[in-house]
Amino acid sequence: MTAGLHSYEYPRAALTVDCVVFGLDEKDLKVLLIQRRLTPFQHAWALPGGFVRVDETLDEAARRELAEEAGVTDVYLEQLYTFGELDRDPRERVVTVAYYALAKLSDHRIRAATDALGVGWFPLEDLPALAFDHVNIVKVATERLRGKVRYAPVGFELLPPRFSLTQLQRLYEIILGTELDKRNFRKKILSMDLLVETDEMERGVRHRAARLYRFDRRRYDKLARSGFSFAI
Amino acid sequence: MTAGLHSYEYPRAALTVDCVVFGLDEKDLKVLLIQRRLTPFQHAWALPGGFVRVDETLDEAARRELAEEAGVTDVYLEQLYTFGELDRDPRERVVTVAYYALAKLSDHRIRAATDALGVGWFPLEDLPALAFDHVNIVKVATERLRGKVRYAPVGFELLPPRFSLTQLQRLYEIILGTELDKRNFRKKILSMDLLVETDEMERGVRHRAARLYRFDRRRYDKLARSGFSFAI
DNA sequence: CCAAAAGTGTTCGCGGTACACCCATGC
DNA sequence: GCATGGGTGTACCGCGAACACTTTTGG
Repeated sequence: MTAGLHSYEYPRAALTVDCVVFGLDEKDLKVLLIQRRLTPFQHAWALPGGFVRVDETLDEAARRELAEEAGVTDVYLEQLYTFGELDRDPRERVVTVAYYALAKLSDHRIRAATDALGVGWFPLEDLPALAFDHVNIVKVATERLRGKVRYAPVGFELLPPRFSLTQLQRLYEIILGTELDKRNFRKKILSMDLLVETDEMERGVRHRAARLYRFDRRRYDKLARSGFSFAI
Repeated sequence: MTAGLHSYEYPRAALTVDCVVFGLDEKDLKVLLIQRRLTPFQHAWALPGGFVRVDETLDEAARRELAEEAGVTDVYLEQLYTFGELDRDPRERVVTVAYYALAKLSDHRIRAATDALGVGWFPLEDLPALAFDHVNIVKVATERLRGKVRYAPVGFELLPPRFSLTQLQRLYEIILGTELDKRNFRKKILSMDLLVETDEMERGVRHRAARLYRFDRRRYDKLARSGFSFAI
């Protein structure tokens, strides 16, 4: 390490952010990884992330790294947990503030941006070896997502703006790892009065086309303020 | 700031921990505060906390500060959120990892330790002006506690090891800010099979003495592993 | 004996769950 | 016309909510 220009009375940990970006396709939940070009863990897959600059907030750092390293913008982003084990980084003491994000794989900009070499989507159940303590971060993020999706309307962040009820049901089945009853699911979700029927239909399927719905955030906000709480 | 011995290539934020310690008495939920002896915010009340040393984990730093500044040990402690706004500290960039803790006010060691001048318990609803962004941290901690207490058996951390059902009910009423029905509450909590009746009775009250119960953590762990989930 | 809180059961309604068939469409 | 998933209703059961009186104890 080179002697630098910035000196402090006591030694300081380096501060980074790392992001677990989830995406959903027809079959499973995926996580966005980047391939490291530098040591340590050169060529290993890792979560997108990097050092927090002294003039940006943590959220800003997370969004900046997502954009710079993976071309991901406009996603749902939430702070997850801060990991401060002593030996998480072999070089020196590094504390990382982890975030998780929900991206719409249907968003063509994201698809395009993450088609780069060294950026990839991996099924959660079949991840490559990860650098640092990133497996652990992914594990914590997954638990959080599973909890959150049941009690808050965040699942929609993984779907296109207009989606069928079957897509939504599959989302819950994939994330929660359980099967749900079609009739009961539809009854419940529609009775919450958060979805509005559009006049669009699914296209390009070789069976009866499903009606598409959209999530009405204004309605949700209003209901939430008057004590309603979302639950699947 | 003196020029120090520790130099880095890029400027680094300072890293601190801050703890919101909750305690419960007969009437309300209290928060432990300490009075600052140094600038900035000299003499103002603040959350116990301080700088994270480069050779200790975040949890260790939180427990060390609790012990050093407030004499608080052996409490339930959980990481809350990391606050990284640019101007939270007027001196320089400081990122703080906030924790919340649940202390038994019935624990005489804690009572004794926090009887010191410059350490005090304040009702959550009537806090003095706080240093830095500590009001905000307390607000986030309170929301978390309210959420957590409903879905996890953490309320017991605020009560003495043996407690009456009425004490437990009051705990929920105070934290959640709602009234609960006595018969329904008792039915529900006892049906979970997490409390065991002791042969002790409440003492020194001028009415019929209540039976004391204790929380059986082993039983809870066993149930939790087989899919049971606590809920009030 | 009086004040104060402990302790105890039942009824009702809603919401969750289980369950099977016809319909529309593309090929 | 057939394969594929879309879309729909009902009956039952269990749990949460509402609700009032008797018992015990100390002073």
